[in-house]
Amino acid sequence: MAELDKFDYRLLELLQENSRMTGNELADKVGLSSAACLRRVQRLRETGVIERDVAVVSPKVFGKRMMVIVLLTMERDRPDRYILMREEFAKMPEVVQCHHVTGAHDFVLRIQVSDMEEYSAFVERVFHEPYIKRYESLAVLGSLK
Amino acid sequence: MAELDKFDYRLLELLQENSRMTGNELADKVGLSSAACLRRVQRLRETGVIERDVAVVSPKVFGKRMMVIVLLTMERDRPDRYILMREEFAKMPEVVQCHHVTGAHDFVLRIQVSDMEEYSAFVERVFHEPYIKRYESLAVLGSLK
DNA sequence: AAATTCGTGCGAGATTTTCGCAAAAATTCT
DNA sequence: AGAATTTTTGCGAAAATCTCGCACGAATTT
Repeated sequence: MAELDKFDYRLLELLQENSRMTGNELADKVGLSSAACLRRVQRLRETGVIERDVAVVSPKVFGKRMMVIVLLTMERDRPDRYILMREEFAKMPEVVQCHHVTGAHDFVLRIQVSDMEEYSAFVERVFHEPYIKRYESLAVLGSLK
Repeated sequence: MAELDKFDYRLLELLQENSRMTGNELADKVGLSSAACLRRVQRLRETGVIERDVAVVSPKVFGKRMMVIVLLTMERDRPDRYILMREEFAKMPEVVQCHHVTGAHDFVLRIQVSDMEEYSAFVERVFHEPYIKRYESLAVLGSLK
């Protein structure tokens, strides 16, 4: 993708907030015609600046009321496990997010479950492995953004 | 919202993956008519099951190449600071996500910046406050989901 | 078993997006 | 600088998509 100008940035800003905005709505806020806005958005999608569009589903209504952040530390002698780990996490529906990090821990996971029972089962199943040295669970009380 | 049936769950699953799917595409995958799908989706939005729709913008192209997770510990004697804190975090563009948690730390932040310099400036500006006891920065090497 | 409620498919009408075109604006070349 | 080229714009028509009223069928209530 070439360069993004101020119009593109404004469009991205708006669509990050609400991706269902119509061409006319965008036109109003951006100061271009509807067609011009939509053409630009189309291009942003094609070139991968906009990777995808997703619906944000309320965790509550979805029955997943509990969110936990886990700091994971692996045994230092099994670096091969990292890639396998990531792939497995990607498949687990409980794992909403997974970051591989530097520092005192190796992974930061965001876990979404229905209740404590489900979380216990998850921990039992996933974290009680020989190559996992230690994990720290932080229950989320509230979130922004 | 009353109860969600298997059609609703399937629709949510699909729209979480790609919220730009058309009525016909949904109809194919779900096994209802286009109109029925769109009516259901409309209802899911109205009742708040679908909270919002957002465009996912590539952090790379957006120039924010660096992601850091911060574990924040506040001084125990300033519980009033928590609400203020959250409100301030909500306004900062660098703060992509903010969770208030229990355990050894109080907040888990996900920070998105261009480079180390910008991160340093952010840390300096935000974390060097008397009511912040300690912070731990985890640079993100890679992420899933 | 009739009445009510609820969700469906169909199809018309409304809205939104896409696309071709000519003109304007920006960029490159001489 | 000024001509030539490329890019992007706005307009408007055509295509695609969504919304909504309607009649019907299934499930639930009375």
